[in-house]
Amino acid sequence: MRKADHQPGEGHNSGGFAGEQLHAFVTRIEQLEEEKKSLGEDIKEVYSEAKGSGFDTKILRKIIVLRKMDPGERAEQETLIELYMTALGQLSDTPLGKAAVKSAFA
Amino acid sequence: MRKADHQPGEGHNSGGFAGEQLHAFVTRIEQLEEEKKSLGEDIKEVYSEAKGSGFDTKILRKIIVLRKMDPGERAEQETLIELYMTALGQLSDTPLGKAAVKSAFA
Amino acid sequence: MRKADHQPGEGHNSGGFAGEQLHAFVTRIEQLEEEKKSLGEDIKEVYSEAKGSGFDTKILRKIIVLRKMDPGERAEQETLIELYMTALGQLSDTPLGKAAVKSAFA
Amino acid sequence: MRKADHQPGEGHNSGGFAGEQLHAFVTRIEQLEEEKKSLGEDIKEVYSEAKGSGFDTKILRKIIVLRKMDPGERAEQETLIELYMTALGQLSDTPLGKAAVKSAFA
DNA sequence: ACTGAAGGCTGCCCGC
DNA sequence: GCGGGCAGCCTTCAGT
Repeated sequence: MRKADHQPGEGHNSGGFAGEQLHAFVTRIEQLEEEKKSLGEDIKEVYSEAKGSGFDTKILRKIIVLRKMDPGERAEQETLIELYMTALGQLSDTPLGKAAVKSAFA
Repeated sequence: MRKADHQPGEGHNSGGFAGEQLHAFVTRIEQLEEEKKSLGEDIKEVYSEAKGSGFDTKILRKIIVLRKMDPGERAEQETLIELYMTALGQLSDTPLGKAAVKSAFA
Repeated sequence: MRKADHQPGEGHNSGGFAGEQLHAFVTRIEQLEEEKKSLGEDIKEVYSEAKGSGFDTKILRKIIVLRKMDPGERAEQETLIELYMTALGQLSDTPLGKAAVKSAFA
Repeated sequence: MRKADHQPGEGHNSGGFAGEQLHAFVTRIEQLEEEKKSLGEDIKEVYSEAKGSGFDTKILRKIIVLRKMDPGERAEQETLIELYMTALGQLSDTPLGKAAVKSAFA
């Protein structure tokens, strides 16, 4: 099948097959977005509930963030180290190079 | 049971109950956030698919936004844009846009 | 392997010279980035000022975007939007927008 | 002087004073954006120059990032610690509470 | 030309 | 109701 046959920019039967496809995509997206929004509301609700149980939602949010971040942060540390190594590797092969690196970072 | 006994902000000698509650809330939230994230990825996927079918995702996104917008709200925005444009002495694009569309379908 | 030539790409056994060069480049870049950032803040400030004068910054931003856009490019976008909207069976907003503008000036 | 006299939403002499103000804002913004863009190009140019001198621009970019981040990262560490303290402070007043906290983070 | 990543910007949610 | 803080989106840029 030739690609041009159903390309929106080239097909000429507007409202035809491309229209059906488009509608399907739009519908799916809107459906998914609605579900996503709904989940967002559920989350809000849980926070609200937690608040009703006496928890400070602000702290709660921080806990969520922390639990999410900690592993990533460790990875980032490693990345940083690796980056340093790589950057230094460019210049640090000789004593003079080392000095140059040192001054570059001063 | 008195509420104060296990309220984080107030009670104190309560035992691990607050911890259990907290853990439950955290778990529920994390679960919901994960689902939400997953939906976000699904949406991206649909856009990608649409792109593969020859649709312009940028336009597609605009379509979604337009359909989502309250008509009155949208009219108001456009009015303001036209107003500002007029104040700047640049007559709005709309007539040209219309003409372009018209010619596209002629 | 000879890595002793510490010039990153070609190597010239020059000593700390690469370091000096590197430092110069880094400095220039950082300087430029700082200025750039500063300009970004200035821009924000102008928007803020405009807001203080009663302008709707959201609209203002759109105005800037519109003025920046190549007219042809812009017409094309609008055409596509209309096209997609038509394919979806929803006639575009443009006529309504126009009517709204008209009444605003009547 | 009443503020309403020159509010875009209420003033009615389009093309009048509000128009002048608007034009001034737009002009300033566009000017600043242009300068900003120009700086962006300068930066690119420096990278290009560095590349011509044999430096690996990828590494160079990393160096810039690192120099920018290191201080911030320290600050972030402190923020994290502080967050933990705060979160723990909510529950850690008693031995049992400590246990609860522990399980919450497990 | 497309994909993936980084930074900037926008909209949303909160507290004041 | 407003402004600040934060998450998500969009845009830009290097790499393939």
